[in-house]
Parts: sequence; C-alpha cells; structure tokens
Amino acid sequence: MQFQQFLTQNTQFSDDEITKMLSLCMEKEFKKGSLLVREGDKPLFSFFVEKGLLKQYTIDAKGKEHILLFAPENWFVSIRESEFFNLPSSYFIEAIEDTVVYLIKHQFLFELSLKEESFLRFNDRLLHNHILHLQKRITFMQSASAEDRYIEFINLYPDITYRVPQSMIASYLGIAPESLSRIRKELSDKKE
Amino acid sequence: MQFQQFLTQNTQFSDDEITKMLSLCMEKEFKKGSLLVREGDKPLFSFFVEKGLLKQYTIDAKGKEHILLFAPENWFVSIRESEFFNLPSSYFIEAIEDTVVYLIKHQFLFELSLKEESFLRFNDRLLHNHILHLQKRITFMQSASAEDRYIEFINLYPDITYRVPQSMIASYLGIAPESLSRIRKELSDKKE
DNA sequence: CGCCGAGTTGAACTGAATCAAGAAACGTGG
DNA sequence: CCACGTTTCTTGATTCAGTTCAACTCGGCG
Repeated sequence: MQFQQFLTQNTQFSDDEITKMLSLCMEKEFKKGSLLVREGDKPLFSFFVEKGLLKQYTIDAKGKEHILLFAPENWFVSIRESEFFNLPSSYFIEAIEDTVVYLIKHQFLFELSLKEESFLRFNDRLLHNHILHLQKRITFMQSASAEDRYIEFINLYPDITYRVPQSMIASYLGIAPESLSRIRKELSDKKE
Repeated sequence: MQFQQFLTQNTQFSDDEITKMLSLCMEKEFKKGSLLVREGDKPLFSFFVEKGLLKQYTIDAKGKEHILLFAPENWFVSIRESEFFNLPSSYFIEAIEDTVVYLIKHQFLFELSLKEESFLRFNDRLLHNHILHLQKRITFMQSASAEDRYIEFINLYPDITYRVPQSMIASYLGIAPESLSRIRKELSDKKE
C-alpha cells in the first residue's frame, strides 16, 4: 500500500481517483536474486519499490559488475533508454532482497502529468532531483579518494550500508572489494 | 536566432507564438573568461547557448577545478538546485569563448509544458536524455581507464576536443593534466 | 624581443588493483 | 541444532596506473 500513500502525499488526486489509477498498475513480487530486467530487454514498465531492495547495474567487457543504483523502499527505477527511446536496456535490474514492486506502465506518469499540474511539477522535481544526485556523484568521483567516497556513501545511505554485501558497495563506488575491506579497517583503527 | 529555430523544430507552436515567447527571454553576450554564475548565487535564469562555449564546474576544498559540463551551441545549462529548490548554486558557469546566450526564466519551460503537450513530451525527453548521459558517464568512471575515457571523450565531442585547452579536458575526465599529456603521447606513438 | 601561460617530460611516490591464500559468516539440509 | 559447503571478507605481497613536483620547451602576444 505504499505506492498509494506516495500518490496521496504527492498529488491532489482524490482517494477514488488514486484507487482507479492503482487498478491500472500491477503489484508483483520478486525473490532475492531474481532479475526484473536483463541487458537487451525492452521493459514495458518502470518499478516503484514497495518493500525490499533492487540494484541496477551493467556488466562490462571483462565481466565485471558496476552498480549504478540501489533502490530501496519508495524509489522508482526505470530503464530510460527503453521508456523514451525504445532502445534495449544496457542495464540489469535485480532483487537483492525479496522485493515487492508496483509495475508502472510508461505512459502512466506521463498521462498523470498531462491531467494534473501538481503532478507535472512533482514529477519534474523528481527528475531534477535525480539529475542533481547524479551530478554530485560525478563530481565526487572526479575529486574524492576511495575513502572519502565510502564515508560519503555511509552518510547518504546508512540504511543500505548494512543491507547489502560489502562487495556491492565497492562496485557502486568503483573500487575493488579488497580495497574497501582495507579502507574499513583503517577507519575502524582510526576510531580507537 | 538559433533558439527560435530550436523551438520551431521541437514544438507545434506557430511562428507568431514563438515570437511572442522569445520576447519574454533576453539575449545576452558574455566575453571569454567572464562568469555567468558564481558558486553561492541563486540565478534567476537558465541558459540556451546560441553561439560560443560555456563550462559548468565546481572548485573543491584544495582549490581544484572539476568540470561537470561543456555547453556548446544549442545546449541548455541550468543550475537545477536553484531552479527547483531555491538553493544556492554549487557550480560556476563561465564562458570559455565569447558566447551569446538566451536567458530563460525558470518558469518559462514549465509553463510551456502546461500549455502544449508536445512540448511537455519534448522537455521530458531532454531531461531523460540528460540523465542517460550522466549515467553513462558514471558507469564509465567506474570501469574505464583514463586512456579509454579520453578516447570516449574525443568520440563523443570531437568538436569540443579542439576548442578547449587540454587541461580542461583533463579536469572533465577527472585526471591530472600531466597524465592526459602522457596519454596523448602514447596514443600518437601507437598510430605510427 | 622577452614574457607568460600551456603543454611536455622526467623521477619519485602513492593509492588502489591484482593475485593468491586463508578466515569468518551464512544458510540449507540432514 | 549441528555439519558442510558456499559465499563473503580479510590479509599479505606485488604490480601498476596515475599523481605530484619540478624543470624545461614551445608558441603566441604585447
């Protein structure tokens, strides 16, 4: 029921209208480790995470995984190249925990924006916020050491830090798992 | 007159309507080296580059410059944290060449979206495209060597490559200018 | 002509990657 | 609830890409 709550809080729609909208979406559960989207797919839906945790990632030529995004509760994940440009996904989306998502047809948010100014504004904010977030991450990768990036990560996502294996955080930060292990050791040594 | 052309191509508005819109914007010229936005400012406008070249960048604690974006002709640049969240800019925007821009009030694009569905769709596409672009850059910084990132840069922006000093490309890529110099040397050695 | 900023080159250094081996933690089935 | 196998994390030794600092070259511009 979280998506309902989310819409109630962020739009002016009546409860009836929201119920009608939700009937157009579908709830679905994915077991830990299962794939929601594979590279090359053209998914028809975006996802709103009700419960659980997803990761969006690519696999490079050497077979290494690079995590672009963790999506915990109340996050949207979508494959924008498919949604807007009808291109095959360059990403995988996988459930890190047992996860319940709402499947949202791509048209859905767009049509909402047309009908309702407040939603257009809200949706715009989401997008801009997302861009800000990506920009910060780029600047950080340009300028900060692996240690600083890790510290930043814990501050931004204290919750995710202990929900995912350490090696995934390393992948998100763009460093080797062994390096992260050493960084953590140094940090705990400093405290004592 | 490029902004006019840009609107003609990307919306269904009549020439009259476009002329009316443009009268709400202002054209302005900035000399090479001058600042359009400073860190801490809350700019009232976004920019559409008619002619010339801008860079958007931050300066870190050690005084080092990190370039987030080059904006040549037909690009938009905006400080999203000010536009949407009324926060002071964390970026500078500076003219790398003598540059002519259209100043666009923040409300402008938003109101266009309300009035005209095709523009909403177009604007959405711009935003999503931008996000895709930032995502690719992040993945690339996670996985690719300095050399590979440079090669990618030349392919993506052959034009910009020879319009800006080499040290700025290094800053964009997140590497030291000396390193870029060496990379270029290696690449030209390989060719022979 | 001489200066000045941009680029190059060299040598030493360092943060992080890699490879390899072992320790801990985890969960799954008996 | 224990035992086993798997996955995750740690640790060490080595290598390497990229940084730093400093000196030098080059091309343009006043």
